[in-house]
Amino acid sequence: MGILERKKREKERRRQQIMVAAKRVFSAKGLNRATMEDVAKEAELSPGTLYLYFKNKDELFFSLSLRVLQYLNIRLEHVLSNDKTLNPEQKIESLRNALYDVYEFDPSMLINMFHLQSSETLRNLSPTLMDDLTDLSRQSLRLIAAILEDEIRNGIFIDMHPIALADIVWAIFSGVILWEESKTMIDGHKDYLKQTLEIAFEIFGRGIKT
Amino acid sequence: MGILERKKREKERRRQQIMVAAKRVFSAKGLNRATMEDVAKEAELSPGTLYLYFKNKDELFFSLSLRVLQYLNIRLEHVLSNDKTLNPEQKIESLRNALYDVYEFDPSMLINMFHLQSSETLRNLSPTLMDDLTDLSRQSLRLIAAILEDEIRNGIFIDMHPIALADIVWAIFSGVILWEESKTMIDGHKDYLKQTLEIAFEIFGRGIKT
Amino acid sequence: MGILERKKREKERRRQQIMVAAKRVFSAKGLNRATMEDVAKEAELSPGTLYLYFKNKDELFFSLSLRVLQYLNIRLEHVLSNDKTLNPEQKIESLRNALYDVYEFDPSMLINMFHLQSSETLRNLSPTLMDDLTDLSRQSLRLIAAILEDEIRNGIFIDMHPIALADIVWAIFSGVILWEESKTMIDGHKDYLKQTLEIAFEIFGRGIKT
Amino acid sequence: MGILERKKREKERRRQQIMVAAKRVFSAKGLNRATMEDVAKEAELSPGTLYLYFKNKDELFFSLSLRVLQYLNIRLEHVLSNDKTLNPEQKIESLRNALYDVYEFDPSMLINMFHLQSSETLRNLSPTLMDDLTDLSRQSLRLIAAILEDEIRNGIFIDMHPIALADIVWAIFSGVILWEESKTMIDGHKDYLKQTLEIAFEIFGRGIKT
DNA sequence: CATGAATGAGGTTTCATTCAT
DNA sequence: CATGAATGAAACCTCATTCAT
Repeated sequence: MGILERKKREKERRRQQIMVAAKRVFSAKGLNRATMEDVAKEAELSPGTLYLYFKNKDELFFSLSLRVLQYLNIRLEHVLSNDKTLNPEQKIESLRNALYDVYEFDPSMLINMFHLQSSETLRNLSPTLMDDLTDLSRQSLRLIAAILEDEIRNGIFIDMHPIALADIVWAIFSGVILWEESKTMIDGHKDYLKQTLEIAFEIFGRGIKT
Repeated sequence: MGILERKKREKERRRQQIMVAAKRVFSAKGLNRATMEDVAKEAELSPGTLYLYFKNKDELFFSLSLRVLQYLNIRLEHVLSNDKTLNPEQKIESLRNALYDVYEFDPSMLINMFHLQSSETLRNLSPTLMDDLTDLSRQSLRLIAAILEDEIRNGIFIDMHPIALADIVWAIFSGVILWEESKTMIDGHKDYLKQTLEIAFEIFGRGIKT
Repeated sequence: MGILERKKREKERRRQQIMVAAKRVFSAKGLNRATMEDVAKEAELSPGTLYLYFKNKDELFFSLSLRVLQYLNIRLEHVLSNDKTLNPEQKIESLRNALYDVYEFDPSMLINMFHLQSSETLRNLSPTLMDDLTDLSRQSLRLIAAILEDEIRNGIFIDMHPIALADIVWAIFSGVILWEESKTMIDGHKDYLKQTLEIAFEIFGRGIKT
Repeated sequence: MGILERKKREKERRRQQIMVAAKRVFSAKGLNRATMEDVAKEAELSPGTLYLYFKNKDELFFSLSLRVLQYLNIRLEHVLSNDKTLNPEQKIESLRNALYDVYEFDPSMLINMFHLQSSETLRNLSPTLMDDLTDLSRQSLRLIAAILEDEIRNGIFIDMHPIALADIVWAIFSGVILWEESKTMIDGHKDYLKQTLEIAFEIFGRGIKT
């Protein structure tokens, strides 16, 4: 019935409300210093309620990473679908814009994704979430590879396996972002990312055979 | 006389002993999950002893980052001093090797340095340590810039301010490393960094005008 | 409505429950030897709960002093309101009874109030509590002074500023109590305070001109 | 031999050196906040050395109280020996001066003596020190009583057992001091003790029959 | 479903005391 | 005798999580 449907949607809406609050709090304080009560207050809910929607703190935290990855993949799919009509330079341009949007979507979460390090942290995650994270990560690599596949095959790029090239793109992207963030913390001035990112892709673009 | 000297050296040795243990523990568990007792056990010391050498947990942690930055700068200085005799390709090669050594020196700390994010964390640090971190970070950028300066001036590289170029080098470097690490966590297999790093520099090398 | 009101009252009741337990524990062991766990056990609560109602140990401790001062002031106000109808001897009598009741209300806290010494201790207190303590202390002096004011003005007492006289009364009072307590500790027998206090006031009463 | 004698004197001198340092530190920080290392630093000795002269922290602390009591008794004995030649008013005056000197000798220790409260604290003291404290306390009472004995016997004072009267004197004295101290802490201005003390004795003096 | 008071395990940190040198 | 590095027990306090309402 529509009634079950509505309940499900209501529940999803509440999940989103919590995640929006969590994003703000985690961005401001980091995973450790932020408490569940902080998140609850930001969401104008009680601590107990958070646990109706997320198994535990880690699960809430990594659900945010999931969201970023989902957004990343949506944007990459969009690039891919417009792909056929573009020349190599336009593809690079298109890819850069997509990645830049992802950064804007949630700058801090991209950094926080690297907290995913220790396997001990992951013991708290439900297998479902764990699998989702793994799948989405792989998919994003595959999508970048697919975008660049034709150029590789046609020898327009330097000779390289598509997945390896996708790694490089992602590495430059995340590297730029992370370096940017860390500098920000030290120097106190932000937001020349765009310029830096463009230079990075300028370099990357040099990989194109002429 | 020698007696004061020896004491100082003894004290420094103990500091190193603790840092070695801390490095192992923090690498394995991350800043949060690792406890001071873990570190103490690893160092075969009592918890209280740690506090004779480090003001608190954060100070111990970031002293490790300091070490990495110090090593980075030593390696970069070395590259710079050999600089004059090398051609552009050799400089890039030399720079890559230096950065690669730094990564091998302490892979996890490079990642953990990005925890430097939230200013709340930094309130626990002594001004001395804080200043050292800031200074060393800046110095590393200046060194990379100096290494590349001649090439820029001579128009061998694409036209770019040395510091901006140094940013890019560092971004690629840290990005590759970080991405590598996060993948590791997900896929469970490590250590093809070398190859990835080489490809990154391959791309970077394309910035050289022919 | 009543629901908010009841919650507030419930919360206040819990605060009182904790303070009653704390009073017992602090009286028996003193501020230092008593641990928060002792207090928690006495209150049949968990340690964490104490911190929902009191910011830290010092704040809990001095909240007890606050209570004594509040009671002191209530009793003094009562003396003052009955004041007009009494002759000088009756006022002294009335004052003595009031102070004696305060002592019985919480003998140990009167002693512990003198721990208020070091300004280092006070750094842990919230400004609110700090201000309350200061205000109540001043008010108690002012009340005693008000009680004796008429007699001073009419030259029945020796010539002295009311506040200075109030100081003396309070000094005798606390002196008797403190001396009593310290002897108790040494000799192991208590409770001849009443007699001693009466003698003190006997002496004090001699200040009355005939 | 003189050699043993000299060693003993040397040892006593070192004890004094530690106590002087301890007095300063305990006065500034109170028994709890002051650490043995603080005392050691003030005495320009190492922590370990303190334990060669004092069994533990409590023993060091209460040795200071002992010193005050010893000084008190010396002064009281002096008053007593000059006693015969004085009239009642002069005795009061003499007593006041003695007590005032004791306060000046070590104001903070008089307050800290009231920490002697909890019997748990005393478990750490050696029986020797414990006995000394008890004896000296009693002796000081007996001395005050002796000073006033003649007047009592001759009916010059109000009719009262000498020891009870001594209690009162001591109570007023310590009360004035303690009250003074606590006000000091709150208001931040000290040193009108002398005036207050004089007024207290003025009142006390009224106990004298004319 | 939502609450939020209560829990209590566990973390960081302190510091009196010891003991090898 | 003197040292002072090391100890480790124990304190304070936090906060993820639960559960009765």
